[in-house]
Amino acid sequence: MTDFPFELIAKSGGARLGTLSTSRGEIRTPAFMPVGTVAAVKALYTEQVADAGADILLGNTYHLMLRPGAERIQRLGGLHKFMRWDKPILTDSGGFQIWSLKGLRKMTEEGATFKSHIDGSMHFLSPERSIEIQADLLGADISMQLDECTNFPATWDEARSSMEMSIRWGQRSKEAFGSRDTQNLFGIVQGSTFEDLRRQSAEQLREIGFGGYAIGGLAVGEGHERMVEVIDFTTPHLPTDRPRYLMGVGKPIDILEAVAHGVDMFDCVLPTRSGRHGQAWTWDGPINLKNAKFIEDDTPIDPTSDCPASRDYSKAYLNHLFKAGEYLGPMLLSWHNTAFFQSLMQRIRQAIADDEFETLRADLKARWAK
RNA sequence: GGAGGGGUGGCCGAGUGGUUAAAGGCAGCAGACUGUAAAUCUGCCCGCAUAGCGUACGCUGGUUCGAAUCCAGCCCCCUCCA
Repeated sequence: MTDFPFELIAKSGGARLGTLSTSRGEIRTPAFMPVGTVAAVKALYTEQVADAGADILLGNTYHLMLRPGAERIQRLGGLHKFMRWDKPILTDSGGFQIWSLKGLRKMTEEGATFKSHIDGSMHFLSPERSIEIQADLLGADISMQLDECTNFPATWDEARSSMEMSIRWGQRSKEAFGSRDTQNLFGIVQGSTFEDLRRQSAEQLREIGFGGYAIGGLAVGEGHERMVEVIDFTTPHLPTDRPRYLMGVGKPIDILEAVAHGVDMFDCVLPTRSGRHGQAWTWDGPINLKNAKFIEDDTPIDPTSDCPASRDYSKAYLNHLFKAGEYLGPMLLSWHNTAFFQSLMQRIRQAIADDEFETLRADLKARWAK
């Protein structure tokens, strides 16, 4: 496997500023990747996502293999062309669905058998098939190994056997992926909240050798403090010259703390999901535009933003759109939140470049504290 | 004028003697959301000093141990006939 060049430009405290170069463009890190599970970042045009500053998007193996079908996407020219996004795409392997669709799936060493949540049909996903879908059929720039997102809480024994299977699946994923010039494969560290298991997982993944190392199995109920603690004792065991990706995270405060511990990449449904539900993330923390206090609030969410949704629409109007059940409400707030998360990453990057990350961290933590 | 139907909590609408402070929906108020089975879900939603008390199913009176539910009178609304 030929790794994408990853240049570390600066450090500030534990935070890292870098650039991950792919054949479809550079990814500035720390990076936040908007989630486009079913080949769509919900409620947004790809142009809006790109204009907000996103360098890379997520797609999902499980969802796309069911609908419209991975082979179909390949026939239609691959995922980038299909969804009109020519920058990099990272696809999740389906590992998260092994966790979240517990009642609809059966696990064996060979892989996971899913009962489609759409029509009840049966589908099999092995590490090899996941790689075939991601890399060959969808054409992902970065594929993720199939893993098992360990449930929380888990006993040490449960966490160990789960983590060890993810390692074996990581090995199989690597073999299936083979050597590719313009695509890359990331491994996923598991081990729940156990330090020794996280270390073993990281070390074994390093031995297999991946283009990047994800930390999985977090933000599944352990809480912010515990999560940061796990990140703190996991990142030291990851190679410094490869990007670290904290999967599925998170809230701005989570991202800030993870960056402080040397994490380079993030993804989360929060900007779009909470946007659809009336919640806007701001420099002063989250606000709920459905609240009655905004009924006659004529101010925008953020007059200094470059994003029209943040700058040009009053809270009163957004409140009205949500109360009236208009599509425009979720669209505008998803847009604002996506832009806000990208602005957050931009501020973080700038602060690292200026070696002022700890100042930014303290400032934002103070603003977001309760 | 005659015949029939109906008046339930902000609205719609169940409910025909006790387990009914009254189903359900809407509106309202608030909360949650972290590799998306989520344009979703949860809680509150008559008042108060809230494991209790008070008030409440058009109005008044009656039957009954007990009434939104049964009876009488009255008021109002709708449909049809004149």
